[in-house]
Amino acid sequence: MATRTRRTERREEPLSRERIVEAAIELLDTVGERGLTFRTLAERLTTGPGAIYWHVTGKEELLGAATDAVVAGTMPAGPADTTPQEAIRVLALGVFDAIETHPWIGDQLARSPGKSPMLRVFEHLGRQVQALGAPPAFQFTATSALLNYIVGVGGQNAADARAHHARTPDTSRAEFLDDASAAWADLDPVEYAFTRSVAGQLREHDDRTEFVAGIDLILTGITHRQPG
Amino acid sequence: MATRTRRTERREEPLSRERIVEAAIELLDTVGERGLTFRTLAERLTTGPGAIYWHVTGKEELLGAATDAVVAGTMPAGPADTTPQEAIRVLALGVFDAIETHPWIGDQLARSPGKSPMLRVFEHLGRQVQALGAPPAFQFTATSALLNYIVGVGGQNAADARAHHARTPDTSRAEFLDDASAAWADLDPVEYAFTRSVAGQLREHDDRTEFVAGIDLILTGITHRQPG
DNA sequence: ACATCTCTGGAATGACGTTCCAGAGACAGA
DNA sequence: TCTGTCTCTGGAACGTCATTCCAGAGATGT
Repeated sequence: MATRTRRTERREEPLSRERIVEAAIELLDTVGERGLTFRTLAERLTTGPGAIYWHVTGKEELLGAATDAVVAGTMPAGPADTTPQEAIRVLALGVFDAIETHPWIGDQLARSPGKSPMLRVFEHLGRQVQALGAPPAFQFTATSALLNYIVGVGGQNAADARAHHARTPDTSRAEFLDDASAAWADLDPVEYAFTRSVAGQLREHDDRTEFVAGIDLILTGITHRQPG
Repeated sequence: MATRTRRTERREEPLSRERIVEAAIELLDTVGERGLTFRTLAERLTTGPGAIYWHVTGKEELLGAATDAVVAGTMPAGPADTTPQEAIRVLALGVFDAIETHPWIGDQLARSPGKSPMLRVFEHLGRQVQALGAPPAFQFTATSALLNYIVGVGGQNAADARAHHARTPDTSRAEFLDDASAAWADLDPVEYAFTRSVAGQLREHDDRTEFVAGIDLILTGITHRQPG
């Protein structure tokens, strides 16, 4: 009598695109983008590299899927019950915070235009720009400006996090800013007059506050827009 | 092997950091970031990979030096004789155009904050923001916003160029936009209502004009800033 | 029972960044 | 002129990575 019904499946938990993406996100968060290799990923999933390629076409797609999964989680479900301005701030901060917890999506967003994650953010931003009363012919421009600013900051923050982590894993953010500020203050007085003059503000600034200030700048730009 | 004539130097043109950076820029421009390898670079310079490492610490520094060389070339020499607004537009367009001719610096700028190229742009932008009459406590924020927007667009454009070049080397930019626009128009009517509504604007928009519009948005934001 | 399809995972492949090292040419001091 | 030292060279080697190959295990349909 052969055993007809196997209690277990082929594997306790069969490989799947979702499980792979999930494991990839975990690796990216813990060891960074450089730490994600098909070898370590295979090890973590107790399989071989070849098996992963059955579910995923390559590393690029894997990174894209991981980014999409994270970004999708930060988008609001229903319509906002606040002012468009506030909704845009919340939206932008959602992306900002997501990049802070997962620095690698900063790079990813900055280098994958037109892809699903960017479209999600674009759509949600656009709706609020519409709600803001921007004329239709201007909505594309305004939304793009917001999005470009957001991914710009995201890319810089991601790079900052990478540098911070790589060079000085122990030092606090305050020390990091102190060093950067000191470096600015040491620049050539003639060639870098302005940069030196704001070195103090670099030391005291808060990334998040600064980020929102930039958003607000664009928002007032949108509402006070000169005809032309 | 007979001794050759020794009228020349050790090499006709000895290796030097500058020659290496120059060759790297050439390779980056012709074959893209993925085409720049120490092997091809060594071949182009008729030497071995090892020799390059005597002048340059690694690939990261090489890319940084190449970016710096290009960006430095786009910065204005003396003070501008126009309005600050116009000077900022010129400055931003300089970077924008540089990225269009050398797409790889888009990526590079987006991922190397605090480095020399970014500082250069920051300094020049800041001076004009100062000239704009922005209060000192606000200059850092305003300049950062401009810079972040610029690198955001830069990163997107670089990625676009990469995708455009990789997938459809033959199609024109117009066709490329047509395809993208059609893709937007095909999106889910409920989930992507806004994006669909601006699909037409995507087709007709001009990157450069759109970019300046974003700059102007931030500029009016700076000048019309709400106290707070 | 057999054939076929889906999925697996270990072994190979080829390219890359980087390091190593034996030594060629330049140069200073004898 | 000889000799040792220093700068710079470039070919070979190393280790790692993404990706491909492939032999076959388990399931499924006939």
